[in-house]
Amino acid sequence: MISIREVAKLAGVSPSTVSRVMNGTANVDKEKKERVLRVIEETGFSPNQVARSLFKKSSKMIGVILPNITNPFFTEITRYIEDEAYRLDYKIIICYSDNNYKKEKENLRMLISMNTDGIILLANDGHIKEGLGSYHIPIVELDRNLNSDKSLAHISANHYQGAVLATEHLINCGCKNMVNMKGPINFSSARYRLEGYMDTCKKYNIEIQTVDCDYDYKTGIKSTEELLNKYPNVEGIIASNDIVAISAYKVLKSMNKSVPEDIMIVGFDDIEMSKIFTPEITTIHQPIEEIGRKAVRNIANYKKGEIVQDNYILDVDLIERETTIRR
Amino acid sequence: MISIREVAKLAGVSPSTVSRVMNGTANVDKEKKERVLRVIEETGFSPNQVARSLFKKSSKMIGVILPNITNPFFTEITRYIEDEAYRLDYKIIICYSDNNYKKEKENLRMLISMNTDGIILLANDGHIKEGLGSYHIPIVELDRNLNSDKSLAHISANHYQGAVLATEHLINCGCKNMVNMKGPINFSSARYRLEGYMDTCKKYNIEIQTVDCDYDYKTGIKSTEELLNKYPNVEGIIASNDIVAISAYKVLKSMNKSVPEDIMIVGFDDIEMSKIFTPEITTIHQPIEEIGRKAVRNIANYKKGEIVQDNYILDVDLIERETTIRR
DNA sequence: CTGAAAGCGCTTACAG
DNA sequence: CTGAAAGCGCTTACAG
Repeated sequence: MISIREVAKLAGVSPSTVSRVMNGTANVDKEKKERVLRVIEETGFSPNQVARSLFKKSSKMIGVILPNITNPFFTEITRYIEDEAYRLDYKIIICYSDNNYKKEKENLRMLISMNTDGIILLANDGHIKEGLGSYHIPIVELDRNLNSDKSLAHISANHYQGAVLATEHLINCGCKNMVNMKGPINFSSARYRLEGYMDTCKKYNIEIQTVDCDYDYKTGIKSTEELLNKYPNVEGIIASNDIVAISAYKVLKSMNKSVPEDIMIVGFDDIEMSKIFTPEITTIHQPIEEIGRKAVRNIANYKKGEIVQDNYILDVDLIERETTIRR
Repeated sequence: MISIREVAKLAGVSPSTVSRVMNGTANVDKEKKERVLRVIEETGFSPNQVARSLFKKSSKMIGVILPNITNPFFTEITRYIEDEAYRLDYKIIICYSDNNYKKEKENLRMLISMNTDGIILLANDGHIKEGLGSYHIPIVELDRNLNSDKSLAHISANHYQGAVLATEHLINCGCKNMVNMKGPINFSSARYRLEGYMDTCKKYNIEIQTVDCDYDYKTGIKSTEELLNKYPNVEGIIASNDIVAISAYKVLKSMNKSVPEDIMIVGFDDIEMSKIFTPEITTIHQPIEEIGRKAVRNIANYKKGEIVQDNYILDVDLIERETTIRR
């Protein structure tokens, strides 16, 4: 690989001058500038980012730590993170933690030693919080709130409000007997949603009925079966997310229950699949695009020296589709 | 951030010794070694990967260039790429090209200047091929074949065979009137599938009927509508992939056509959604996991100095589910 | 406007 | 076994 030194030699200038031409950091004699530009063009020279990064202590990379890649919600967020990063001239480097605290920490460490300019972290619970303080790198918590005052910002949808909307919607659809499929209680998103559900039940004097679940398809199947056993007269299901809503539908269909006629289902997230699926899933829309873009912009703005807001709770909406019906 | 020099000072040794302890590159006096280890433990020191990478000319990172993140096929491959990379102690850095040649080239250049140890490339057509030669970094072409002799290896499923299986399956199901939804002809995967379809039609003396399509949901909807206009008596549809199969189903359903009774559909890829969808999609299974893992292993093995095979065409299988029926 | 020098934080011959 | 030195390829004060 050709280096700046060779470009300098070919153009008859010093490496400093080549650097200045590339980065526009100082005025350079017009003729020399053109010579340098020509040599760069001819040789296809591309400056070594590693060397640059070592000096600048900035790599123009943003690290993203995701629980897993199986959940489309994360994939969709990642898409917007990448897009915004690209626009702001950052690369992203993605790690998966498998919801595993040790791997989370390992990834965090690795990303820091890579001089990333910031880290977008979707972590599970408080464990990792303690470690955060020792790093002076901007960390944005996404979706799941660690309540760490060491991080730059926290961005998530209003999970509580979403659960309230979902519950009230089922009430408006005439459901009396409803069951909430809980997400893992060590995820803040799940905790807030549960609260929203319970508060709404209390407000409307409806019995609180729950079943433990997770955010994936397989668990969704198992939990739905359990749910039907435990609450055979259920009229409405609040699924922990869209994937689980889909698994609930599958189980109901295999038992010849009609959706929404016999039993209604509300999902959460509004992933793309929820409107592609048949029937289309009624769900709570999270502003996925905004969450992803904001995370990147927050880091970029911070790097530019701007003061950034540190807590965003974004509004969600109810999207009525085919798994519920007002009557 | 603490550096190796400070660790050395605290442990009362030279930076060289600290380096040797960390990397196990030479024997170190037992007592000194313990002192160093203790200091590392206490300070939480983590060596700067950028500096390391600058010297070693290896970053322990593998670049992945994907056309987009919307297509679950790519997401699922990425999942296995990441997993295998993690096992072999590599990080992955993901870029999206939006099927855009300029962005592909830009990403390629960037990844190279980051000292990545290898690049996994899903590129569209031959444009980028020419550029490949000037880099002495292992590049593995995935899924889409560029026919470049400059790349380390090419790995893909047997698209031709897949199309043959799909076509013969529809024939076995009693379809006479079938239509093939073509993928973009500048993707090698689409070309091979078209060939397989056409050869099979010729072999069984069936009329070749096609309609242009792409690999995404929206185009799938449009193409299906066009298809039904052009071939109103169609009995079987070979969709360009599973997502398009799903859109075809949506269109048929909205027109009150029954699947598989009135019209059958075969997809391609066997993404996870194809068995979650209702009805479950009959499709051609690509060995997604094997493709992803092999790509990473190829690069890792090459880095270890092993000779790697340069061309893998992996077998595919027909997975019969609910969108076709033998009668 | 421009070049020589120093340094970013590591690693590895080299010499002892 | 171990330290001092040189170097990976850049960038930026510094001096002119």
